Amino acid sequence: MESEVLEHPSVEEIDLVEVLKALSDPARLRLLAVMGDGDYHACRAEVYDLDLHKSTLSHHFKVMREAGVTMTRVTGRNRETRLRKEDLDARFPGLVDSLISGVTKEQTT
Amino acid sequence: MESEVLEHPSVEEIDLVEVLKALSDPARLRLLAVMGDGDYHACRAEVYDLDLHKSTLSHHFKVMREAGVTMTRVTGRNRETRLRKEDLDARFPGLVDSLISGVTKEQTT
DNA sequence: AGTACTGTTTGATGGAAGTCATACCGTTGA
DNA sequence: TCAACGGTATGACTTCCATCAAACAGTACT
Repeated sequence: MESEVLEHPSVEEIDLVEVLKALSDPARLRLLAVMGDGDYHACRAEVYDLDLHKSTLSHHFKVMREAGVTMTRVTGRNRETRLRKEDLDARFPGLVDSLISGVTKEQTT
Repeated sequence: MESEVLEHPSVEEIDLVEVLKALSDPARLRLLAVMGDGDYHACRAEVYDLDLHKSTLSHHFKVMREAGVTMTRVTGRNRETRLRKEDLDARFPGLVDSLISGVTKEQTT
């Protein structure tokens, strides 16, 4: 089973404004909360407990990926996404951790 | 000289999405960078090295204030704004520090 | 009183963004 | 081969937002 990787910005290209813009949305903040464990997750709405059209969800994943927040790999007809925690930590130390703890506190996942 | 204080959200009312939305803008991230010292700053464009119309700047300050990011007091015909660092730290520990160090790194203030 | 000053409010405008629906594409598996 | 599946791309719609300009409001100072 081959695993292909999509286009992602490099660590240096990750821009703070774009990261914040990507995360300043309830749905995408929810994605962050679930992906906080660093593992890969399927891109289905149930995984994130979101009631959104699949094209809308696809849009959100694209925004997250292009901002450098997430990494998506393609396996067959499935896609899996995980948080780029190490890269974000390298670029903005402490940011992701504080966001995750903040969002989980609010959402009481 | 009297000092009046405007309406601000309480600590509990500070919402993460609103905070991130407030900060996901280059101009307002610039405001954060300057206000990072926690002191009061006049609301003039030169202070922040921003080339924006005064009404635009006023708008940005309003967004920041209503999101709970900043505190503004009125003294005579002047306004001074400072970061609500303690409140933000209490609500989202570590967030402000990581943002400030991130933005100063990018902007090389 | 009147003028200068600081900043807000309102309105207009152009652009960006979230959502959905539909059509489409590559993969899987019967 | 072909239908089902997972997900994307495009288009439409609506709302939101950053910006400026002009008018306004309160304060300070002469």
